[in-house]
Amino acid sequence: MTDYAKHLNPSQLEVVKTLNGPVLVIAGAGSGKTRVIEYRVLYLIQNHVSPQSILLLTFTRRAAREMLSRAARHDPRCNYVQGGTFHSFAFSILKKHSKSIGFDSFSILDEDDAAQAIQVCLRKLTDLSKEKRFPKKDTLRKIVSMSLNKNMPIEEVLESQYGQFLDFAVEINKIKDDYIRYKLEKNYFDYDDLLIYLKLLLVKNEAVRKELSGKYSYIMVDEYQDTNRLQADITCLLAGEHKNVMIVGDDAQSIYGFRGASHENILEFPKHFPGCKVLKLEENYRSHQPVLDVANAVLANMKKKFPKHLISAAKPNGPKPELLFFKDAYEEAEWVAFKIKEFEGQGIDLSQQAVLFRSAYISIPLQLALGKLNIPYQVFGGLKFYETAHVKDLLSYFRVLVNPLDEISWMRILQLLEGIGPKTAEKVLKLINLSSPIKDIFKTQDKKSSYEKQLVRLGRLLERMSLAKPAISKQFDACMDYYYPILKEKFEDWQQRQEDLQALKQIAARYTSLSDFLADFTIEPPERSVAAKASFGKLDVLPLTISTIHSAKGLEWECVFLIGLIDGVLPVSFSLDDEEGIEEEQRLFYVAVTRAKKHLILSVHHEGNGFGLSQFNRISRFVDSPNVLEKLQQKTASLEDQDW
DNA sequence: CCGCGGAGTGTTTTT
DNA sequence: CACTCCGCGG
Repeated sequence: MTDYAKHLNPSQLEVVKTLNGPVLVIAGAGSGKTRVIEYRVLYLIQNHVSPQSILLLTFTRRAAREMLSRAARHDPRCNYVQGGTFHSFAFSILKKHSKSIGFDSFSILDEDDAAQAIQVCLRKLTDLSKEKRFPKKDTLRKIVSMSLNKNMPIEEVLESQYGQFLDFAVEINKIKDDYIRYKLEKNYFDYDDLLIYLKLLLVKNEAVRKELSGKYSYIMVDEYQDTNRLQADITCLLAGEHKNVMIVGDDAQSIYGFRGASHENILEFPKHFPGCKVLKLEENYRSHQPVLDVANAVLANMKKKFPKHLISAAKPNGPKPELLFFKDAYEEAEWVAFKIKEFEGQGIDLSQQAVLFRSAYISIPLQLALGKLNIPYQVFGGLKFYETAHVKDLLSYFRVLVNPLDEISWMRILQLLEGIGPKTAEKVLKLINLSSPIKDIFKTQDKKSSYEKQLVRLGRLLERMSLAKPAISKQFDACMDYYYPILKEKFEDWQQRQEDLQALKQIAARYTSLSDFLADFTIEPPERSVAAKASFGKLDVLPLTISTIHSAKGLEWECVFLIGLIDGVLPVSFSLDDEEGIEEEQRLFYVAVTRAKKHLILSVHHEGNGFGLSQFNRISRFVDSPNVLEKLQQKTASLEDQDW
């Protein structure tokens, strides 16, 4: 039996040993939350709870895996604990019970597919093309999604976030209805639907709910401040029978409001579960006190919060965090790259350093500078691998193979052909017989049409792919042969993209089921963006991390650089007209600061690297406040000071 | 009806 | 600046 008291402080120990009944843990940044979950899983198992009956829901699959693999070091049974994101959990349940919600099968739409589907609905609305300021498909998608996620009428969503579109409430409502109908017709689920249908299943189907509640008799949810209403409802439904549910969160780190997350979920949890035990973890094990002084100063400036004050458990001293000013983004980037080298020279591995920023584009000069100095790095956040056009193109061939009714994928691959645009693609789609075997799909085509030959080739490809079943890598090769000329024609940088597709093949080859591969790729996509694989060839050196603040959540490094601290970047300019929005940006800043263990370096550049006229940047309002500034050592570094 | 080129626009974070 | 959308020529 593990000696828990040796590894945990008294409040952590109490959390670990409280097994039954509802528990709410308010865990400050760096307070050993991961460790607590790790040991609680272990404790449950050592107290004869079967690992299969423990459900660990976290924000990313990476987080779940990390906790479980840590716990498994003490006891290999921990590997059998069930876990993942709400979305992946929902998918696995719905797959099993699709019949009882009225579907034989379904395909999953990612954000881009969903916007595409909205586009289809949008086109059906006449007279709109003339309207000047009607929202675009991506905006519509966001409005509709928020309305469903927060269970708010369209009008209310428009009022709170999109005032300029209030006049179109009627049309947007119609699009929302059309979109819902369209998805039903095509057996499409978008991200929201996974949660919506899971909730529906749990509400409507008593038997399934009891079965699941019986199966998962201990439930833990991490990062609860970032769950939305639906996820909170699902948690309550799952735990309703036994009430053995522990949620962990930190209201100060709620940064997903734009996705419908509400930190009020934390506050409301005790209402759903009366008698809920509330425990706090306040001691910080991560950072040296000077870093926490900055974090506390930021906390003090927040209006809405649980009162909190971070105190370093064992590291009272450390270097004072720095604030640096640069002329422009390039100087900033070069100085940071240089400083990283210097830290490395002092024995701090690259893997113990990170550069964080509000938005992905901020990192472009940095990536150039890192390249110059030959510093290997991996990128988190920003444009995803799976969102790039070439990846989506290639996957579409697989998608129609798995689900011949997948209209959105058909439209995509048809429009890749010369002379076929949206209209013709639609026409072709109407003609082909989707229920017939693949090789006959194009039999009924008009032989005289100019693109007929191309359609025959496409048909032959799909036939070859289906013959190669189930060898996914063979199918992939066939597909690649076909797509290669299109790739070359369509993209300037086709070589880079071809490498991506090779990487994609490696991922695909690990699967035995094509539909599992496709579903996983949409629900739990590979985290690393394309740039991450920037081949430095040095696999022996663990790379530096550069990441959006959002993607850095839950992680920690010895040295953290926080670049581009400009008012308008953080807080981002379009959050400024809304108090809630600014507060969320401030929490984001707090999250960023609390990632650092020892060295924290904040920086600003003055000259806008934006488009148009270069403007004079003002320092972020979150930094530019007396109580924060006094915790920072200000420097005006310039490259001339450095020894090149 | 496709596809190209020019104009205009909005610019973020993630499952 | 990068992407989307619109209008025009083929």
